[in-house]
Amino acid sequence: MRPANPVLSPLSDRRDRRLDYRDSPVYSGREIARILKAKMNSASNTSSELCNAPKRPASCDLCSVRERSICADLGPREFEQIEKTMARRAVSKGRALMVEGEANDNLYVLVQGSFRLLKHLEDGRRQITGFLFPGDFIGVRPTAASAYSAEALEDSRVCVFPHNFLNALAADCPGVKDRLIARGQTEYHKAQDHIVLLGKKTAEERVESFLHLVARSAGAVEGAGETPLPMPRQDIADYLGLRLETLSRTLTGLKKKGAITALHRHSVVLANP
Amino acid sequence: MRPANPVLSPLSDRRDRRLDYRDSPVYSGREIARILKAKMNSASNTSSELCNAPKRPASCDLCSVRERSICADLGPREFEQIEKTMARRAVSKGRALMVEGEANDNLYVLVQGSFRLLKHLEDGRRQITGFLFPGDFIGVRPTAASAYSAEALEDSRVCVFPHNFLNALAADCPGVKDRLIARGQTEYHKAQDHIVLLGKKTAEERVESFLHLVARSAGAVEGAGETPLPMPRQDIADYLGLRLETLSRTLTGLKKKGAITALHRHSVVLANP
DNA sequence: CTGTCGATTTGATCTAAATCAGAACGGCTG
DNA sequence: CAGCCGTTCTGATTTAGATCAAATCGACAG
Repeated sequence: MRPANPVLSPLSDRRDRRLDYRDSPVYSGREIARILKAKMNSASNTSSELCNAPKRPASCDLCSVRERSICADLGPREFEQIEKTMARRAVSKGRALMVEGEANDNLYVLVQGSFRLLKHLEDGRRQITGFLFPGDFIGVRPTAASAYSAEALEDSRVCVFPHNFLNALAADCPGVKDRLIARGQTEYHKAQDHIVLLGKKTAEERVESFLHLVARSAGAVEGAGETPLPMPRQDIADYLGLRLETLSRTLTGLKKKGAITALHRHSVVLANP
Repeated sequence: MRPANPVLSPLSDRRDRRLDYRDSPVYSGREIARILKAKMNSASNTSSELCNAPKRPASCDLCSVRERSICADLGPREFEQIEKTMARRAVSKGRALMVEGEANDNLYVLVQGSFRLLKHLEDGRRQITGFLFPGDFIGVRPTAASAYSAEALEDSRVCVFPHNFLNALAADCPGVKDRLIARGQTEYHKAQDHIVLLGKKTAEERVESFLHLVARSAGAVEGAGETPLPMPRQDIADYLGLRLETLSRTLTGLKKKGAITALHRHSVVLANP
């Protein structure tokens, strides 16, 4: 069942992933914090530095995830502060917002798109520990060495909140911290469900649980019965603790059984959603 | 690998577990909160009601887990409040402090002993999602339906903090909430390590990881190289996603290999701790 | 000290999923 | 639209761990 001689991921794989992050302008928490600070000091400034800064939306009023975010708890005064200092950032497919072992000082709220969370074993085996969809948080706590990486599955957008800013905000608005506690618990509960899945369920049960989970998390946005699958099969397999081939076989099995109505590379239609 | 026809736990099992909790004076969060409230109102009162209330230690000064608990963040004034209203509670072996699906309004801090956290699938399969040792928290958030159960592995002692009391405290002392956030993250990270263990490790790797985890969590207290194993083998197997027989074989295998120096029912000595 | 009963270990066999190998698909480029 | 390459699917075989069965161990009552 488990590999006797675990296969190392080819070196090229690891180097590529690394480059992907190193060359990217995306992962720059400290940078963002610095720019935001400058922004806070000199209100509506348009220096060249700010031109390179992440775009700030004219208003959060239309934000699709506002009521699921920390923003939901803020009074009008705090919200004004947020609107002035908050920044949106685009993260293109494959880029990392957070890398295992590196520092992170920001809270990100996923506004659009999706991410995978993953951890590596020393020998290169990788485990996906979760998928994120709009409304989910990344980096609930500042840390000197993140326990996992967060990588975009598709071109995505996040809101950036430096933690020192959130701390200042929390003084006036205690609801912010309650929301962070609550979110932490939600993540913990999801992780526990994942543990039950990996510890006790059969391959078929795992795949069905996964599909329904995605349908609930991501499908809520979609109208029709079609559930998006932004991640490749290998990621699903690494989430479910299965081999690619087993996942594929199980998916076709479910289709034959009728539990899956339609199966495409980046979407499924479930019979009983 | 997974059971084709998952074995149902015999009805008696489930009823017994149930009774264990129903008949017990232990699980009574609301009760405790009510008594504590009365206590807060009429300072040093010795009514018959209070005689049945959990014992309050003369002082927390000697508490072995004080610096790991929420108490660590409190100023002298807040700490005085805590000392007046806080309660210790004994939980005897096998009793539940929290039951999957039931409400919980208290934060418990484990002072002495150990607990298992577990979740059930509808058909009776159970998964242990974690073990708790002195200094660990139970019930970081109040909830109407707990996601898991917490059961004592041996006669244990906890401190009880009703959440409404903690909220009041947090107004003066913001560190309390930070500590809850931090603790939530710690639990989440442990859960992620558990996910990697279940998703990617072989039986032998799982057992070794588990033993070292316990050595770090519980063994810190112990002097010698002997690591306590307060839980039965079945619980370890249910934590590791293995069958009892596989766990047993793997343990004897590790002993033959020399990774385990001595193996008893309720303790091990590791070769390289 | 002996009998009992649950917990643990050991042995023999089976199987779900892993592994190895290759074919089919789909998106993209020239 | 032909060719290429990475992704996904299918088939054949192997194996780690599950399952079934039975022997020890060890704590405790009498």
